[in-house]
Amino acid sequence: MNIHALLVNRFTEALQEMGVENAPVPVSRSARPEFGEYQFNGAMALAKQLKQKPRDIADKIVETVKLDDIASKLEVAGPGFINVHLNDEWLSNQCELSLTDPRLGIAKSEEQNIVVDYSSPNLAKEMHVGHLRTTIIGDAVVKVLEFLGHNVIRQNHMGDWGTQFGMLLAHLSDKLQDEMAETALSDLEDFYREAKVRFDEEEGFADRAREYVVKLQGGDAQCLALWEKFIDVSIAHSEEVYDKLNVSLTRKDIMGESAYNDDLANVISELKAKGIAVEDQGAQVVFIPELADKEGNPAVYIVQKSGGGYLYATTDLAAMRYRSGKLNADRTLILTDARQALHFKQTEIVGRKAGFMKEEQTYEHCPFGMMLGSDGKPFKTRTGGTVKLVELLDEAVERAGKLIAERDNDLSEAELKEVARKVGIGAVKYADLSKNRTTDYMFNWDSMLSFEGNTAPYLQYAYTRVKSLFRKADVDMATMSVDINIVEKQEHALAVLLMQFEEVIGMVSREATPHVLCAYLYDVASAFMTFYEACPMLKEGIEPNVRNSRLALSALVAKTLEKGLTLLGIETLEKM
RNA sequence: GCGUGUGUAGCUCAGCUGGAUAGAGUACCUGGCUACGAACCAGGCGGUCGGAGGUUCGAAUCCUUCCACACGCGCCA
Repeated sequence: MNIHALLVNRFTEALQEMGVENAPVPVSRSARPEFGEYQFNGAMALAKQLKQKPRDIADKIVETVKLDDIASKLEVAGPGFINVHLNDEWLSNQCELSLTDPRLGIAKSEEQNIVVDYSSPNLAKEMHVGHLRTTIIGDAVVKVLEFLGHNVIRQNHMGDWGTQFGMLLAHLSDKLQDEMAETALSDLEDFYREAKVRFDEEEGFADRAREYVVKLQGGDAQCLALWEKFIDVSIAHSEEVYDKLNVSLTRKDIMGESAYNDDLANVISELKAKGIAVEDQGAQVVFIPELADKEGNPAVYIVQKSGGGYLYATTDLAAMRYRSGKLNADRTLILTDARQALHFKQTEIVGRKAGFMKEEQTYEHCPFGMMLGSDGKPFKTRTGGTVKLVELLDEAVERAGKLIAERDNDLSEAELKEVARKVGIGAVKYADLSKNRTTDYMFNWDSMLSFEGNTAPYLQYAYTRVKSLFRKADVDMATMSVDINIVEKQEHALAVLLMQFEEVIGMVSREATPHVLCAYLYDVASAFMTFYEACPMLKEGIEPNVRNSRLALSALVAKTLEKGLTLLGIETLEKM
């Protein structure tokens, strides 16, 4: 159920009936309970156009609009707000419908092909905390889009190609004399550092590294075999992280930079043939007048280096063409850090000019800020290195384990371990998912590993409380009575929230902003806690029909939390 | 220099197409566990929404300008 959309329709019809066409229909949520749940604020804006007092217009709209079935009261307030108070009986019915629907009353969208490019780690190095955002947010967006019925194509645009691999392969080649690849590459960070030191200091090594680059790009078999070995081990590292994170990316989603290698020459020749790319200072560049500075100097976008080498601009153009052509993507979402904003803007302009995308296909860069330390500078450990993602996750699980051990519970050893894992990982993911600033953001161990307040464990806890209720009442959620009768104000507030799930899901899918879903689930859990305190179910003296109604409402809470958390990639538990 | 983004409570962050008294968490203070699970609940304290103008019936939100910070701007990705 999408209450907002329903209200917009009803008010639009009312305005048409009054002879008002093409006016905006501003329906929004009310800020305060005494103003109802929704409000229509269009009367003030119409005052000038209709040459009437806003309150008179509002009165007329209230007379005209047909909301008897869903609103218990409509009132005109202030300068001409129309407050809509939702009807308890209608809410009760809607909750019952959601409860009996596997999709919780959320309609599917018209199916689209949507490419989501996310995670995309650099395979030369190990994944660190900076990769958390794109990986986790991307995965949540993917799951939401799939839930809405879209055909989502995950694209892990891994950094598996480029000049740095020359250095790494030269080093690997030496190490393989007396070690297995897995051993040599057990710590990618160390390996990279060793190679870099040799590159900077060892005589002749830099030249060998450059030779390897040329051989690799030329398709030398021996060199490719070495590269494949490196990539293989490196991908295994990434998969370990994905596995810990409960991220849905698999090997078949990998479409690394190397995959476009054979197409780069075609991209350049096509750009040249169309007169889009021209030679300048020995390089192939595209001048972009749309992004000119004040003096009229166009922006410059280099697609081929003066030595003939290709750049990431070339690769991204090839990727764009592949996605819009071969994958037939209606939308392409790219989740990277905000520093690449200009690059993707330019890529879109150039790509569209070259006809690599159709007019109606979208190219949406979804940027994130950088992770900063508490000093406001790029995040580093005390020793100056980056924090490996694996280490952060292990720490979170360990802290959760300690906390659980301090509590009274009847969990077995195996269950404890499982709870610690779900809670620890959930907390880290939620800490990142719940923020969606395009700006830089602070990394803080304590808030990331906190289990209190607005955190994943709070949501998981609310879920276990419902489950506990059902265990104690010995009621099966699948076969229970779904007769809901909303009476108390806490029930009303909770029901309204539960009916807003579809609105929230819609926003997440449009804007790629899972933090909206986080905030929503927190509101649901919080409203449930309030309801739980005020409306007892299993205590003595509760009428059976009241008990059943409240249990049914609780069941819808559990299902909503479970679905929402699953979409966020956070696991639920029966006990904790 | 030009461009992009940001500036909201002590701290970390929400605030959807402009709407009524700007909200959460945390920290701090007061209460509440022989329990439908205290990873919780009820309440309190805390903000010239960076500054100044402007548009509007109405601005944290739109426009102008200034300040501060971050990032980007021809051969790294």
